[in-house]
Amino acid sequence: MKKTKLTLKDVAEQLGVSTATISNAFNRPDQLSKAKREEILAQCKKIGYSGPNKAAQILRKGTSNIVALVLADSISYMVSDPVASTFIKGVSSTLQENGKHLLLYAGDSDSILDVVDFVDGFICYGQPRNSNLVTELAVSPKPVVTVDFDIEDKPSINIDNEEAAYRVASHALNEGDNVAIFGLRLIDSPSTCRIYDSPLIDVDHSIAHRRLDGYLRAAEEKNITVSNERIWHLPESDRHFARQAAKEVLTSSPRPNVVLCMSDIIALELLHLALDMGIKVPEELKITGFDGIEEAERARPSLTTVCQSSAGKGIEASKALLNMVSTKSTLPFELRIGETV
Amino acid sequence: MKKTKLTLKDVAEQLGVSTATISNAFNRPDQLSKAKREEILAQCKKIGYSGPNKAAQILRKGTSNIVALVLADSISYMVSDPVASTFIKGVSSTLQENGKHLLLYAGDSDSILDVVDFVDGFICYGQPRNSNLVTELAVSPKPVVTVDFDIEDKPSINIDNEEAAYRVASHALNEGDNVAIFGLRLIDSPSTCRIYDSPLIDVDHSIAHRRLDGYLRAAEEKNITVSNERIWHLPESDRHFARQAAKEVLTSSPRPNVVLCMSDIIALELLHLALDMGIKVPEELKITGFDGIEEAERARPSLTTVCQSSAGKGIEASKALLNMVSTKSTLPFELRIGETV
DNA sequence: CTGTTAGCGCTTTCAG
DNA sequence: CTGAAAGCGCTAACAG
Repeated sequence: MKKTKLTLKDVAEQLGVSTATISNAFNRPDQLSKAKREEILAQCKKIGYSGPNKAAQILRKGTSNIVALVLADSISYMVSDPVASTFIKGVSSTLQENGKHLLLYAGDSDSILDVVDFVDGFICYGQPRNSNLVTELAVSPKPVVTVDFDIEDKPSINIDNEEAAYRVASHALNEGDNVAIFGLRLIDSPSTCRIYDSPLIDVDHSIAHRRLDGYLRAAEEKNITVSNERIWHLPESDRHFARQAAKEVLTSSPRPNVVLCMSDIIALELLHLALDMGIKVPEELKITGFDGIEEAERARPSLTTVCQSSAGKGIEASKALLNMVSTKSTLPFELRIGETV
Repeated sequence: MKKTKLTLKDVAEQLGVSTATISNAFNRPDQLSKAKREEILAQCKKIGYSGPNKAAQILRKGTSNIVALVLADSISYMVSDPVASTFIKGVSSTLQENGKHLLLYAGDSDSILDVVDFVDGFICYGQPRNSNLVTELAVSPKPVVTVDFDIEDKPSINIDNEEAAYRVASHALNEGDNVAIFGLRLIDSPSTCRIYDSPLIDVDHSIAHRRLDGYLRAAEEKNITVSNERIWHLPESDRHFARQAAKEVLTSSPRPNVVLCMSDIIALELLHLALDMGIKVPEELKITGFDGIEEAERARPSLTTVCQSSAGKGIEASKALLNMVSTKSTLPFELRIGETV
């Protein structure tokens, strides 16, 4: 049983060399002979010194190998969302390959100030619920990469949401259709509701509004108008919110024959409720999703949706951060034609 | 634009007080007058000093407010598993409430040595795939709480797996039944297979073997014997592995009329395949699960299973770590009778 | 209530 | 290739 934790200095004394030598043995192999290095490492192992203290290294070097992943919402919510968790997968595998650690950071936290001093950088997935974080990230001295939204001058990973929404809607819509839209975070409300004339939020920046633009452009081309009382706002991509909206839309009269949904989760919930009510899909009701999750493919009828690679986004975001890339990049998407249209 | 990052010392000089005063203003409100404190804080805000550098605090205080959650497997895998992600939810919400940060750590990493110096403690969820981590955690100077497995002398959170398995099996089994078991990590194999006479792993410690004991005790009471060729090993609770096992068991002859599954995910996959094959559940095939995930309740027929609160485990584990509790605790479980038995 | 000071454990010039 | 020494930025005694 060792009395107290060994320090580099102790070890240097015991081995009769200078502290620099020990430090170099661990951190800069080129600074000393291979033989000496190996001997030192062996000695250290024997006496139970496992290398320089990381906390001290963080202070001294100014790097920690820790990357903070800032989520849009609370960790609780994001971790069980299939799209977000696939993104996290992409990030975590890339970070792990590069010897970085992953710190999960909630988007509803007050501030990033309590980690900014020791993390090596931030990946920010979606606009954080607390907009203060955006302000802080914008002026952070540490590298920042955003995903699915932008901060001026910071690198970002996106898809072309307007175009993707346009494409899936174009595929779904025919002249004369009666269209409803299930949107995400379009207005500032914690519950499911139609947007009517509520003030829209983040119109210029949010992906939800880009998608809405795409839907409406497609509709316009088919001479379809979609009034605001046909547009639902859901605060999150969550089955419970979706269920409410689904009930409302399916019991509304006249009932729409197309519902364009901004996520697969909410599209699937609508699909299930419709089937339970005996509504024929796609004959009486066409549904489109967004994201391309596995469950959408397995559903019967399978969902027509926009596939984006969430894992790919995670990988690209991590690489961008690690390589200090500083450009905004747009990833491809793909239409997946299913049976719901 | 500030030239360079302000330090506490700079600030002390600028405000004409000592460094200790600044430090106390941020960390120990009781050490100076309220008025002075507020004034200092206001001044700091004005000149753009947001508080003591965290990296330096970590070194100096020896605490970081970072808790490492060591997962059994790779982060990628765990994050999309509903049971694990519910656990993570419980942990993350509790940590967040207590101002702690969550570092996700993969159970297939080489070592915890690269974080042990700066994290405040470890929560270890399931036996890490790399057993070296267990050894390291066992001698870690930092607090450790284990969940769903034990390390001698360290606090832990568990349920009584043997009893839970016994109870659900007892409910399912009738004399004369032909029983198969879908187990998890029973032997050392990366693929789905029957265990036959392969050497079992971690017989004394793994929850899988505790559950197996419970199943077999229930079977014995009904005069049923379950031979090793009726016991499948799945390397993970994953639908793809389950699908293979399900195919094997449903095409085996004579086909079992009861399958006891060690997780809901694999039970549900079996259920779906059986229904696709036109096998009547529960008339021709009874199925039990384990965990009590939401999807098991929604399935038709709904799954008979053991409910355990994964979120609850996460909360308890976090509390145990934060309060330095040092006892092993056993959480309750509940039988949920569904329609598959 | 305030100021001085000795480190926390390490890395990295810079001379030798 | 090695050793001495100056901090990284802060906190907690301790003395005033």
